[in-house]
Amino acid sequence: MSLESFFSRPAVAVARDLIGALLSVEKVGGIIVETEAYEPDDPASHSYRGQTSRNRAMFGQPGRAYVYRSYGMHWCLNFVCLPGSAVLIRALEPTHGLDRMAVRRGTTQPRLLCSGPGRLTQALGVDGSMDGLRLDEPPFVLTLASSIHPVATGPRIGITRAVEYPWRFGLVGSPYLSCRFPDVGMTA
DNA sequence: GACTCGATTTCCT
DNA sequence: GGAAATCGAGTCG
Repeated sequence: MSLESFFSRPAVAVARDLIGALLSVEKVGGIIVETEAYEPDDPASHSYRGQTSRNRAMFGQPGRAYVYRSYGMHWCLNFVCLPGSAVLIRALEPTHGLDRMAVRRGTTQPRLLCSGPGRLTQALGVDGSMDGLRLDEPPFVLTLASSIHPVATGPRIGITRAVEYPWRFGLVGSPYLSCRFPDVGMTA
């Protein structure tokens, strides 16, 4: 399956299927263990009120990066799906370039390298210059999971609207999640 | 133009 | 558990 067709689906489906995929930026990265979906008709989504200069990439081609600044200090990395929808990458299990991550993050504790959207972008060196770039070309390498993983679902983190949508997905049992999932909503 | 507030992290008490 | 740090897009006037 091409990346374009993989991402030409609703963000909720893509977010679930991304769990277990390998993501790296300039050879630094790991296994995706936590994602969140944002849809066009979703009050918590940047695309909810239509296209703007910031969220322009969300309305572009599927399979591209959408990178934006959060709280004036962090970058957040998303993968664009159907127009106006995207998947926020919230946590990785670090597998490649741990030394470079440690320098960027200022810690060697594996759990603190990529567990959280802001930590992950800092560890991988993702910034606004990568907004709109293809995920199947340098500096990105994305290898989709070859097998099905047990995935937990739950409410998204850190938002104020549509808090009830269970659009957060995580690899069951991973110690690298940004925070625990409720014990409900778990599926195989 | 000015103001508000966030898809967060860290450090302090 | 709580607040600071930090800034630009979005909103309103």
